[in-house]
Amino acid sequence: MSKDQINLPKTAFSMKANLPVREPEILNFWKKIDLYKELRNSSKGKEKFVLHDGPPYANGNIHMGTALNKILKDIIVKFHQMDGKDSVYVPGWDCHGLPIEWKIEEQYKKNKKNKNEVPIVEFRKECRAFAEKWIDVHKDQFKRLGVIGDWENYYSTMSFEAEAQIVRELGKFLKEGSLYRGYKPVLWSTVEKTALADAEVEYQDHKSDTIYVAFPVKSSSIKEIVKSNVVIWTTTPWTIPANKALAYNESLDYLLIEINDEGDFYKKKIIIAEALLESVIKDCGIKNFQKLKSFKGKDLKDTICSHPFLDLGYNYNIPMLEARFVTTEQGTGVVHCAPSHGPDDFNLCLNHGIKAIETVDGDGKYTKNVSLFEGIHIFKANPIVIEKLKEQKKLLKNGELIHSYPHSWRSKAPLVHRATPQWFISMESHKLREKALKAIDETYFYPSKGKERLRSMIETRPDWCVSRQRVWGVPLPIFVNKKTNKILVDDEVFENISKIYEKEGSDCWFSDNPQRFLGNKFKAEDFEKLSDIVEVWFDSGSTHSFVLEKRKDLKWPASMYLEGSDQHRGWFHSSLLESCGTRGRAPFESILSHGFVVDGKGLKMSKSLGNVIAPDDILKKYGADILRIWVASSNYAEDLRIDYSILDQHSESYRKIRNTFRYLLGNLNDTFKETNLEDVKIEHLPELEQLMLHKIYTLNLKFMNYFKNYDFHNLYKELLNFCTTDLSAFYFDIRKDVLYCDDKESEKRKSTLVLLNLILNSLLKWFAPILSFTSEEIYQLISKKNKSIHLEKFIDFPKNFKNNELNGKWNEILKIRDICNLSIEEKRANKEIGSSLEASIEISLNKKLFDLTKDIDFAELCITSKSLVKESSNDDVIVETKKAEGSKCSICWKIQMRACERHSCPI
RNA sequence: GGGCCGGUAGCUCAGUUGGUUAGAGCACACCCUUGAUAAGGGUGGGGUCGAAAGUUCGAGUCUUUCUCGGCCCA
Repeated sequence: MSKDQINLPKTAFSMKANLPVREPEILNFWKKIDLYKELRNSSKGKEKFVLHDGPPYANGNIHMGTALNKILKDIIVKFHQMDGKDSVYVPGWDCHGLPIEWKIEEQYKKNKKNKNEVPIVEFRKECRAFAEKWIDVHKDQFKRLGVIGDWENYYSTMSFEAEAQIVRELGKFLKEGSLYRGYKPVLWSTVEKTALADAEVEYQDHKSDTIYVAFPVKSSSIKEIVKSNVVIWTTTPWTIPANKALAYNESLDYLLIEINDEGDFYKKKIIIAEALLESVIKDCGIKNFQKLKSFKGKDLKDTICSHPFLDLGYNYNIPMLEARFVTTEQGTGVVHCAPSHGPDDFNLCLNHGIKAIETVDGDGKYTKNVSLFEGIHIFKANPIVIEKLKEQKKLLKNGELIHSYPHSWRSKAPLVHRATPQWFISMESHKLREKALKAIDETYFYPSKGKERLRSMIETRPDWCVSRQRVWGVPLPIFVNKKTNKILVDDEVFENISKIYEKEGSDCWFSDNPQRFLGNKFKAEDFEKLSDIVEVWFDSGSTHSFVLEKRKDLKWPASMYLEGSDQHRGWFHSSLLESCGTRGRAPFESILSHGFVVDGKGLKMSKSLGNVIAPDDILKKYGADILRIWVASSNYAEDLRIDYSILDQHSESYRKIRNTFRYLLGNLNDTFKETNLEDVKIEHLPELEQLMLHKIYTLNLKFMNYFKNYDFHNLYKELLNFCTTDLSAFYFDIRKDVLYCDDKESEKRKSTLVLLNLILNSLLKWFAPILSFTSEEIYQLISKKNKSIHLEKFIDFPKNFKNNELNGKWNEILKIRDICNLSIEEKRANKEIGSSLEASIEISLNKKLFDLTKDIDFAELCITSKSLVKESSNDDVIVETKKAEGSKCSICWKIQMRACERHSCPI
């Protein structure tokens, strides 16, 4: 008996995937056929789906988070493309900002170069080159993941076009009047007369003066504490003249005590936190005192104090404000707040409508805003403040403390927080908050919890500070009139600056004569030109304006923004505000946010834990399609776990899918025949084939539904289960007999081939957005068109594939089949039979089931050599398995008494 | 420290408005097959639903506390 009497599967599609080698070849193919261009050509005029890329920072190699983000984007873009849309993806990069400045400065340090001696324009050129270099690196890394996009015409926030448009956007806020000058504390060196970034700060021990100061209570809802004194402790006495508020913690307990020691505080009442009583009385040397009252911090709400220098002209209210940063670690449980001299103080006061003002100038001297102290240097002010407090009988105690304190890394001088002029976009003046909240309501969120997250942030955020005292960014296009101190707001000037930037970029702001920007209308000598740059969140928040609006191939607003959940505070947030401020609505129709990549135990990846996996490690060991399966099968609404054992599991699933394709290709001998689905004569097909059509139809319904909800992990699971349960373990297994042993002209075999073609085509398309490389590999094998699977569309299955009645019938049949399998397994365990073809089954069914299954061949379904169905009065399905009698046909391997009819049986 | 989100088999995930014995696929074990063969089939084991308390006739599902983890903020 030779094997050429049967039709064994034959295919060039190897079982071994060898993805790390094969995938780059497929990338080359896509490049060769210019897939992105083909995609655009093939979908001209179609409805657009625009997933607008959130720009990653052009710095360093990509990590798992970036890979996840890009793959998820790519999957969605491909889904919409195959769903019949023109799904355009233009990748972008965020280029300005501090991290790149630092990298260049680091290089300077290595080469013993002094940054201050390098012209700003030179420095900026190096930043630009650095960003360009990383864009190239990223580009290759992203392409390797299988991401299809307009890599040739990517966008960047440092392109001349972008820089010009950012100026125009700022101009809109300036013109509207919502962009205003305010003050905000930054770390400042009075020696170098400059602001310092966090990374330029060194912490060293420093000896500070400490003071306990009493603030008289003017009014309060707690009657007993009126006219008593709230006591604060601080290590910066010089900030007392700038005090604007006091902070308490509502969850602490407070005490009102009366001091009985002789001195300034004899018979005076003071308020401190209960937990700090001991340390305060020890520190202040209080010997005799009496506890008068204990109360909750939350009762301090609405308490108003007066300044200790009230009698020296500091005649304003000092409100007590609730703040979580107040702790019982040190001090008194009440913190003095000078919004001009501390970030906590600043934020707390801002949230309560108390704005910071310029209290100290660049040299470290008090300004005219501080009465009594104007012109005095803050580092010489402590003794004066202490003296005056004593004079006012408001000083409980003073001392000294050595503690860790910020110093300049360059001059080693101690730093201070100093309120400097900054530029803010108001949340209220032009109803920006209101507009943004409305825009959130009009946006779809995947998952839905993102909506609340973004909303609560917008509800509570303070005004947006958009200025930075750095050099690598877009310069704020602001001129201030020297005489009137007013900001120059003039459309012609803004447009002039933009036009210049469009041609040559924004470097010229720092080098060219200001007159060039002002044109003929204004005189440069009348104005001071700002040297601040725009904070980078404004850059990326404006991408919608210089990418979506400017490019003809895109649309505004975007169909979707898709980023990690941290971007609720970041890009989602800044884009929303920028767009609502300038255009009155969000630049996106929907937001999809994903969780973070964590290790197999759910811990975040870190070098110290040694649990970091780089995308490149995975690409080398498994290939991009495995990584793409990991993305598709994980629930992105939560954090996504990854480790090698998880990837191993997904590789196993991949092999199952690959072998499903291999079976299809093998039995089709790598020749695919596209069937016109409307022409399929369903009623002529065997019931099993009809059932499979129904299953394909309903699977497609689920598939489309999952896709519409971006529910990929359920979608993938559904596809995988179909391969495993419906195909491999059921349909494929049963139809092997027909495929291998039937004559090629047999109608049944032809029907099976119709189904195999259809299944191959369906699976290929269903899997293509996820398994981008493997689906292409298969497509190239069966298609002679020299095109790509990614140019194909999803199949629209005819409604008549659906057959609920048949499906109901087969659900009953499958239950009987399960019982048959149990019975066969029993005999197998007893070693009475091995292969199921050695079995002959006898099934007893009640009348209902008997009638239902009259035309069903259970031997075929259970892959036995013989089956007999009897009608029984018992409602239970009873199956008896016996050893099949007869001899084995060398062709179909069935054991029978008589020769097979369908082929020249050797029996 | 605060806000938000989450914890269901070894893994990835289902689990409707509370309602039978908590499901699927993979992995695992055993068996079969050797005509999908570094494949394929069958059967099976495996869960205190993060912990505790409460509401209820009944809790994976609702409430509270705790715990572990993640993001954001400080």
